[in-house]
Amino acid sequence: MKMSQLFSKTLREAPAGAESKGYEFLLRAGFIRQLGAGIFSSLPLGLRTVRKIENIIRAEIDAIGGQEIQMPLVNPADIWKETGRFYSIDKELSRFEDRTGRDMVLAMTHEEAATDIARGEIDSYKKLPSLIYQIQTKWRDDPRPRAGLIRVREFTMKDSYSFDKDWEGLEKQYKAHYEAYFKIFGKCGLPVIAVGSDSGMMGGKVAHEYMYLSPIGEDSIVICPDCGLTANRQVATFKKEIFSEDPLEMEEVHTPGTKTIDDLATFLDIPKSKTAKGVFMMGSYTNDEGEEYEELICAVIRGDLDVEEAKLQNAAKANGLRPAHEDEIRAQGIVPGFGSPIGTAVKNIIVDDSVSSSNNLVAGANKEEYHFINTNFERDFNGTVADIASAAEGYICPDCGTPLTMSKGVEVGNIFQLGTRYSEAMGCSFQTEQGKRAPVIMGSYGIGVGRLLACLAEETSTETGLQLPITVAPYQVHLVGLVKNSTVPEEIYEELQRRGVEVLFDDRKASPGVKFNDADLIGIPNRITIGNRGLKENSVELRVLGEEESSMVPITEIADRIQQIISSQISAIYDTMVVKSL
RNA sequence: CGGGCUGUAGCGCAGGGGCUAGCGCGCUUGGUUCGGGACCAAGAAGUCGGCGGUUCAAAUCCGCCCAGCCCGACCA
Repeated sequence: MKMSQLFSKTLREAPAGAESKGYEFLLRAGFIRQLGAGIFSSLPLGLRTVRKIENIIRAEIDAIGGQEIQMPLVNPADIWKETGRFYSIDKELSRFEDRTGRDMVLAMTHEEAATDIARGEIDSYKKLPSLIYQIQTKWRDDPRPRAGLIRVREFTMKDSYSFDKDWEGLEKQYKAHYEAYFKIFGKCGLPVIAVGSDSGMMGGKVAHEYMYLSPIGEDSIVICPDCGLTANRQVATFKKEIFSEDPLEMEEVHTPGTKTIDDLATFLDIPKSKTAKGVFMMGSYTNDEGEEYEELICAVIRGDLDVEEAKLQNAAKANGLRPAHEDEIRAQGIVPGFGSPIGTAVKNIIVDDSVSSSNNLVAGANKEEYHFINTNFERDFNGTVADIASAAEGYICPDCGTPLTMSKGVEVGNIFQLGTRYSEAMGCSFQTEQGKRAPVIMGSYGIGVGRLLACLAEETSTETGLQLPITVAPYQVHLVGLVKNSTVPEEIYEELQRRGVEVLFDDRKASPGVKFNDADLIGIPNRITIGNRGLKENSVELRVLGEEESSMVPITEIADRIQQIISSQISAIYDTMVVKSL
């Protein structure tokens, strides 16, 4: 590609609002342009990179038996009604009516569409296992897009769907993805870790997320520095100290001005772990008619811990949670600040196991300025016991007892064992060897392509610009021509192209400074500079980005040299790739 | 959805009731320069986010709306 013909231009200054380095350079180098909040166009350089990422993904998913298909972005709402997600997912799922008034949705993921295809195509165990995937646009109307390409509304995603006749089969496909994902991220040059995760709106049991650890991330990751346990904070467990003792008689005590646990503990001169706090949320639910309703949830947790909302939502089997308003709390006979489930009308009570395994805790008396001391689970109040506590820095690893550390991460991929959640809801079954019908066992596996690019830009950028790895960089060589009245640059360009090397040739009539700065900004891994100095000795300058020194190479050897370098750069990435297995 | 900020040329910004709306970069033409964002000269380019109001007069004041960014709620 000749830069004089390149569609995009580089920007000297960062557009307003480009907060992170990676995002700024993607804009300035002309990879992407913004069209609206969370909506981006890919320009030629950006699209070339995206295509390379996609092809790496294709190769690895093909290698584990995937067959590429394409499903539509617009789905009839019917299939989303079949699984109930039409009702349970909030405004993030965009709905509209077609001209005849039929409900339609813009697909934010494709479990429904994939299951619909599968129920048509898979009729026998002989067709299983099978794996389909696509690389396609998704629309999720995120309430708050931000951080450039990290959190967008329209994005490209690779999503695969596995179908099996039994759980062993699912397990196998799941493991295959687990490894394939490490290869994909490894070949792209992005360091990631796999963490145990919440299955969220996907349903299902086992799930992992692939996290790029970075301060720009919005997910909190719990890491055990000793045994290597990793988990999203949404599901991370930890060892809770247990304080059990003989139950004592419950008593009401006057506790003026103690609306918070800190105040209460100070006032009574007890540790926070001797208190139980009530956290009140409104959970949204769907009834059998598909109508939404809300119900107050009272979460009870020991005063020294905090509630993890994702865990609470799962334990309460709610579609969503929001903090309850004061009047909603009072309507159940609870007094905010002095609240607990004791003596109230609340039915939906979730009790953290820290509370059920402790005794004689101080809890709200639902009366202004009063608390009960010596409250005990089961004797004084009841509820569903679950782990709803949020892990934090320094908490104890449940596996090895080491203090945990926390890190921020960006989720670039995820894998879910769905089981029969969709196949049962949509009647996707097959005939077994015994001649019976059984629901297909499913898995779903996603990678955010644009987000992966954004993370790569973040990870590899230098002070002066991008520096994407050779495997995904838009071009392999940047040829900078500084000489006039010489056919050498054009000849080298043509020779490299003839050999299949991907070259960006700066043939513009611009000053050397402009060309070098643009080359730095775009950051193609190898740079050949043709200047008068070298030309006198029939050589050109070769610079490999990331290396200190550049070298002079005879014109006759440059094509061979560059091909060697490119292949060694690719093998260096492949060789250092860390692939983990489940 | 709550709070804050911003919308003026392609990009970054200044201007803040009155006369022809400016600056830097970028862009066009001509010339010089030619290994780290060169210089000279001449140009092109604006519904001042939109609608309405106040006024003799609005980019400027007022109201409503829209869009984008940041923080939070939210989120695969």
